[in-house]
Amino acid sequence: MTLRGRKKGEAVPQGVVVRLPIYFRYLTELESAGVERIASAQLGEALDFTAAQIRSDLSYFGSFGQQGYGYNVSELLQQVKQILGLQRVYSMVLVGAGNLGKAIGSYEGFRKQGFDLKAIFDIDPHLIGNHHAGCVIRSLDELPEYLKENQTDIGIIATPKEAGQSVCDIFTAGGVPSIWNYSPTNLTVPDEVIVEDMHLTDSLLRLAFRLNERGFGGSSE
Amino acid sequence: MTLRGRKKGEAVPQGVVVRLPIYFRYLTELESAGVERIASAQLGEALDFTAAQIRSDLSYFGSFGQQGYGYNVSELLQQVKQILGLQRVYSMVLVGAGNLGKAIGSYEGFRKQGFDLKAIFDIDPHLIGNHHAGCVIRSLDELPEYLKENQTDIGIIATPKEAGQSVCDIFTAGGVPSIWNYSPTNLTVPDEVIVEDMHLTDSLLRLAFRLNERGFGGSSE
DNA sequence: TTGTTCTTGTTAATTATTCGACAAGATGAC
DNA sequence: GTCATCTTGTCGAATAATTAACAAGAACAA
Repeated sequence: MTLRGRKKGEAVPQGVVVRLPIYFRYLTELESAGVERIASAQLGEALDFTAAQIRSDLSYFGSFGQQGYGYNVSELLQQVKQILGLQRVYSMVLVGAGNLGKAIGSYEGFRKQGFDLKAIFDIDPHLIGNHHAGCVIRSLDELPEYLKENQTDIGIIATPKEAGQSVCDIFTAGGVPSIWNYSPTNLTVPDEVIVEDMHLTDSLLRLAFRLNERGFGGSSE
Repeated sequence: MTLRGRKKGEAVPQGVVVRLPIYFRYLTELESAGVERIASAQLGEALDFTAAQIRSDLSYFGSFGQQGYGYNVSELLQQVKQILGLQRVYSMVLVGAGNLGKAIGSYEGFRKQGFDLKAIFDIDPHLIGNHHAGCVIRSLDELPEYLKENQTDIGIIATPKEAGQSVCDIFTAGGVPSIWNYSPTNLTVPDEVIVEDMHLTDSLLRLAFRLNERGFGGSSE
């Protein structure tokens, strides 16, 4: 898994990490559409980035193109998958079987990329025992024991904000290396644990801000 | 709605837009907890930013603190609300009443901030007529007509990727100034339309990338 | 072949963002 | 009232990210 290219060893800028999944998504579409080759200029046009940025981003990981030709779509897609770590399978555990938790659990988008939801936990006695997304919903009390017995790559938190930190603590105590957090709170974790936040409300507030920034009228309260 | 402060007129950096909702969320927690004052150093400690960054961010919009004292929590929260545009009420329309759409529709987090879900549309005849989140689910065919009669601030797209662009087109044709997009596709919109993407899979791929970047072992396929 | 057109990967310049430092001014103890 | 302590808002330095430009080399047409 050594990374090639001139920038070997350098840290990958945040922006590159954000753009990689976008490249992945678009390349997947291109491949499905039967497109064989693409140049950075075309990619940039489609995704609204500069061609230089795309070439620069990819150069962190290697040289995947060819002068005078561009990139072979399938080959580049393969490389991007490799870069993102999609040659692996990831085991996931979900805590919180409310509306949001259920939606995440039954989302098809990542299951086919090798992200396997292995178990669901909740604290609500009414939900425990129900089936969802091919899993039985278990009591949160059983989570520490479960984590001892089952290697887990990603812990998903889809609880109200009050429970977010305590669930997170159970995950980190159980050795789960990464957290996908939908609970609207800032989690405190040991340095080595990776947290990826999905704060729905934050996203909506950014939208509201930009709406107002552009002098949008809107309805007054 | 004139913005004060030394940087008046300058564009607000992307990072500031990302951090504002985080400030909002934390200040709300502080106020609920009865905390009266806070210094940028403490805020930075709690949110893992530098104190200078927080002061710099706020300075884009005005001077809200006091030397030797810090910030009054309630007052600063009020200002941040104003900056984000939360003195307004926003009308929203949701397209897509699948698992994810339902979860978004019934999410309490933004309803209380003045984001009002007014109507839900779907294309599936089995769903049309059902009630959800206080709305009847209507046929997507009725959306253009609805938008003519009802001023709408935010269009929410929670459809599969195939339908994303066409729903987006209906929104923009209907004069909706902003889109909150959950469909896993890159939308093409006129310049003046604001798009805020929430791509669940992209987020998960960023997590996978960082997991691999740190030389995480994981399960091989 | 040969020459023209393309397009990459990389460098250097530009632009943007973050951060440390500090003067100015408020607070609060005595 | 006086002084030591805090803490802001801002400036300039340092760091980071983006972009334009171009040499090198492949593709393709004639």
